[in-house]
Amino acid sequence: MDVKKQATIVDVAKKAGVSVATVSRVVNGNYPVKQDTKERVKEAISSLNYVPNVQARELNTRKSSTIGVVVPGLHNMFFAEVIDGIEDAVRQDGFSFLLNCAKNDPMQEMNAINALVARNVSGIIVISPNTKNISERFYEELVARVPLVFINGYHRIKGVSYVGNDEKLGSQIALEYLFGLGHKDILFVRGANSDSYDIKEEAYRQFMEEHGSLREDYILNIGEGNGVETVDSAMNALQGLIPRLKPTAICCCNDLMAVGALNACKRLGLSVPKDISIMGYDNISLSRLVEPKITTMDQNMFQLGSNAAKLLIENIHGGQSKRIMLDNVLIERETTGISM
Amino acid sequence: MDVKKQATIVDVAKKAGVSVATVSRVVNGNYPVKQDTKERVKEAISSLNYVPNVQARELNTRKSSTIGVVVPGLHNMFFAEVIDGIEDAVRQDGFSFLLNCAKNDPMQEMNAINALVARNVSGIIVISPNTKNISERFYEELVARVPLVFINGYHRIKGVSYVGNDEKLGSQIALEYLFGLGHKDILFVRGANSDSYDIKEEAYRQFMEEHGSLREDYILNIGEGNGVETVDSAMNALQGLIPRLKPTAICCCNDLMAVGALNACKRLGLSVPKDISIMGYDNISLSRLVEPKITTMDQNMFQLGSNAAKLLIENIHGGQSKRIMLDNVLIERETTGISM
DNA sequence: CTGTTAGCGCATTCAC
DNA sequence: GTGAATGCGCTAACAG
Repeated sequence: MDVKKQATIVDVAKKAGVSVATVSRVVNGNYPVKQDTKERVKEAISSLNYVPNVQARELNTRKSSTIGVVVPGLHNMFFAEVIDGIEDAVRQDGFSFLLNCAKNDPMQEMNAINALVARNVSGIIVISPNTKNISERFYEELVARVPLVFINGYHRIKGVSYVGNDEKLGSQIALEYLFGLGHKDILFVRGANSDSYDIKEEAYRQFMEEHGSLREDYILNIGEGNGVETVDSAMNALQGLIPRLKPTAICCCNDLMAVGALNACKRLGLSVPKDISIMGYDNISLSRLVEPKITTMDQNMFQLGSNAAKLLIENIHGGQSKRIMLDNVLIERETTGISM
Repeated sequence: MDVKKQATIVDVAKKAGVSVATVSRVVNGNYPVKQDTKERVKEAISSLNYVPNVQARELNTRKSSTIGVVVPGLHNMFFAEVIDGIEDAVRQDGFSFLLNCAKNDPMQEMNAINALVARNVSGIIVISPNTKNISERFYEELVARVPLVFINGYHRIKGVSYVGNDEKLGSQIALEYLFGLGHKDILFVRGANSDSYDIKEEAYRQFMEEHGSLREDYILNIGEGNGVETVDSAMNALQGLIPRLKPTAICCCNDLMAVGALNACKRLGLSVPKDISIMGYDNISLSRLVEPKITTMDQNMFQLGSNAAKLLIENIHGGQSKRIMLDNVLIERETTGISM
């Protein structure tokens, strides 16, 4: 674990023939230093290849410019895109971030968070599809010592900030769009174990009920919905279901499921969108890589990440906790069409 | 940037009525402590919610348990999967990692690396598709102060470790496989600006030459090859080229291009693999999400990442630098078939 | 077994 | 403008 010997501020001071305080001043540029000595110091710095030790600095300023990010994993491009957004915002403010994967395991999530606290991060962003699995107590104590931002979390803990999507509204928009196209027999595909699916199902039920088209057997739960295997499990389930139920449209809780639906249709010899329409949710890059490209609701994951980061930094600087709700917009592409 | 006040080792010592040294001992478990006092200390720790300050600890042990990872970005699932592998290995050894995206910009890459050094990371993993853009001097000086591992880098700097794939051999295997299927008119699709493509093209040329089938116009360079837009640019280029050249197979430098080829074929009304075979490279998850699933060469990106991390940790512990070459294996799926 | 003490590298008073 | 001295939280000798 040893790091090779590096020049310290003392070495620089010695070489430049000044005190460490002066070196510190030119490095931080927060106090006046005579032009002449400033240059001598700078010379010494570059000749010694001196890099200030951030740990030491942060130790005695009791500040930290690194934040922690906890995600379930990266296999799913959803999280990767969110992280991209975080990275972007974070860097603009001179912060760095430690990334931890919790593998959808509450235990590991808590461990990761504790490790982050020990590392003295000045804030933490958590993306956890099912935050209900961890006691609120844990988070309450946590937020008492370090600012916390949840992305797409569904509980309410005081002091914790949230960035999320209005998935209920988004679902309604999707459904209205499908209805406007003449679809009445709309299959609903969801996964298990994420609050997000519950919200969407509720929106679906409500909407279909209002339009007198709710049928229990049109609601399909395919289990785990966040991995690459989701595509195949959606496909398999749908391959049997579609011929039996003959829906004119399929409304999926995410794009992975939509791709599965698309593949099922291909195998069944159904033409999309001529014979059947498919609607996704999220707008992960996959949705525009398949052929035909999937119509979906854009969650703008990059925004999700960058908003969370900005919010966290605001909190770190003493800002109030708050919640940001992003609106999802419909991205009309090639998998939806008028119902025959 | 302020972090909320936390209990320090002094608070714990006071509360437990012992010295800080004793607290340190029970925390680290490296020296014997009487069972009785140990418990008193532990009680104090949990009642104060004490978490040892890693920065302080690492400052005076001159060790660091965080490493730095620099990638071009995460949009491409390739990097996401590699990072997954890194995360896994790194955590097993109790390390954490700071992630930085360099956005394919050498300037940003150097900045990111400097920030990492300042943070006192004990090692750095760099994934950079075209490391030639940064002067070797930079890396030479870098590796003199902190262990360095390159993933899929193509230069040779002494002291730097490498983990890479035998892409030359992999390409040969792919080509041989296609040849074995009876294909002689094999289009080669590559991108710009990455050493990887050069290696593969060389393998292609050599192989085709040996088999008397090399045609200059069968080599297609579609430009940027690492973003999601790659799929469309490959598709567009191929849509015009395929009818003119009438290849029986397309060998792509990565799966993104292969998906583009697949989409082009769909638009041209060509059936894959009946009319034309398509071969990818990398085995990113996308390759098995599309329909039909793409035959490809597995780079095993997870392995790439975890090997790099293990190697880095070995180096950190004083091990020699070395290079690891992973073999790529053929994953036969649904886009390749016998040539008519 | 346990307490005391001296730094780790740096920023920051307070004098000069 | 600049230097000397103090302490951030912790570990590692060194004594007892």
